[in-house]
Amino acid sequence: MTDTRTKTPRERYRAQVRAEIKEHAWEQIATAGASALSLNAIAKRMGMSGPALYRYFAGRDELITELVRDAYRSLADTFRAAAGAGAGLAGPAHALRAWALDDPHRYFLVFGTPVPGYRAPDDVTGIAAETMAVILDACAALPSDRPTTSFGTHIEGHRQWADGHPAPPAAVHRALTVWTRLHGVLSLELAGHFTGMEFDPALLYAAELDDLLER
Amino acid sequence: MTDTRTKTPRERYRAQVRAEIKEHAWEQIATAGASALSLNAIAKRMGMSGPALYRYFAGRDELITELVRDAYRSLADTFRAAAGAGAGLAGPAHALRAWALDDPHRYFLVFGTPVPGYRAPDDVTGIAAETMAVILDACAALPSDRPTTSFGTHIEGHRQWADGHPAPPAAVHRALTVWTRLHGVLSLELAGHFTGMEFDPALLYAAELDDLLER
DNA sequence: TGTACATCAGTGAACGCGCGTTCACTGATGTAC
DNA sequence: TGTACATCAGTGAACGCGCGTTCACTGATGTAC
Repeated sequence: MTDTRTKTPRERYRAQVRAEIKEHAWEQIATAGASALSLNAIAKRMGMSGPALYRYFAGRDELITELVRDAYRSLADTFRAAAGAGAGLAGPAHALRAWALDDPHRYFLVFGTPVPGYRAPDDVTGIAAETMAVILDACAALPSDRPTTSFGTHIEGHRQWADGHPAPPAAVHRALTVWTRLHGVLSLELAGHFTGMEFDPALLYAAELDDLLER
Repeated sequence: MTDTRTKTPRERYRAQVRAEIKEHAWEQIATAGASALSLNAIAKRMGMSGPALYRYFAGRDELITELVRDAYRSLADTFRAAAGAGAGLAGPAHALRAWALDDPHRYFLVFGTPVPGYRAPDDVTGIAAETMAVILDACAALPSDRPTTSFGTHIEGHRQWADGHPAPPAAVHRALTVWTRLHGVLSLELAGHFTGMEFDPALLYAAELDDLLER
């Protein structure tokens, strides 16, 4: 958190109202999804007029970008904290599920259907890389005597994006697999595709994690 | 396909215009996503007035429902055909990827972020069950000497949704895993989360499939 | 401490837009005798 | 084969709505001397 004591009262007030706007935006997203996000509706709920919000955000797009950034930031922080707790890969994995269940719409804002025409700014992809780095670290730390897979040899020649990480190809492959498998369970669960089936999605998630930890 | 010769010319015309409306709807979805689907815009592109569409659909919701139904139907047919070709689980798996890449927005309409407030009609969930049945069949046909997993024992008591299928618990578990893992790779790929990484998503998909077929 | 000025949050009116949907209607197509 | 009628596709006007965004403005808060 930035030091608020170095800010003038006006700056502090600005930051506070900005935060309040974002909170209302999240509430609205949680209710009606990201595509229904409306500046006027937020303003009305805050007891302000619509144009007032333009003092705080250049427009709707900037607000959404800010929300996406915050979501990624929140995930990266959660990941880092979970990894620091020392439970290996299981830590971030369980943290991911908790983070997703805590606010499904936030999860979908990041990992769901892409908004047509919207491109995330560059710094956001940087934060995304942070989360990947946490998984990579955890995978590199796992003991592994599996032979390098055929995808592993492919990734060896296409891993500039993971440069700076000393992870061997098998670990890079495993990191990608962690990501896709956990996301696969989570996104289908959150989208309601398991409703009507009586099993517990948490156990399916746990089973996938076990399989990933095996060996 | 239904026999068009039993229809009157008027009925044939109706069916044709309905189909044309849907085609334009798909084009619009492919361009701007499902949330941007607009009856007026479709009508304009067809050279008709907006209200004319109400001769063919009760409203926007009915049109979307129809599109969702068609998408599921198309997937189920694709699956069944692929399964009939006799390549085992690999058939439907590759068919799924081809189907998804063929029209990513159709894939997201079915498996993407749920539209808030929208609930698919019952017959659609029935078609979804058809696709699951294809996977179940393929998994049951796989030779398996794996011990029943702990999730397998859990699913044994929660598999009413898969009743009518003689698949053993391990096969049911595997079927769910097939679904979540393939979806995990596909949805991240289609949402653009692999852009910037240079590896070939097709190979990652193939690696996941290999892992599922192993044993 | 008091005064003059600059900064800035917030308002209300307005613009132009596209949306879904209804309604009364015209005109063409099909049907029955 | 011709005429009277019913069906139905499609139109244009209208309703009410909410959206993002701009603009000129008021009034309060902070700053400089």
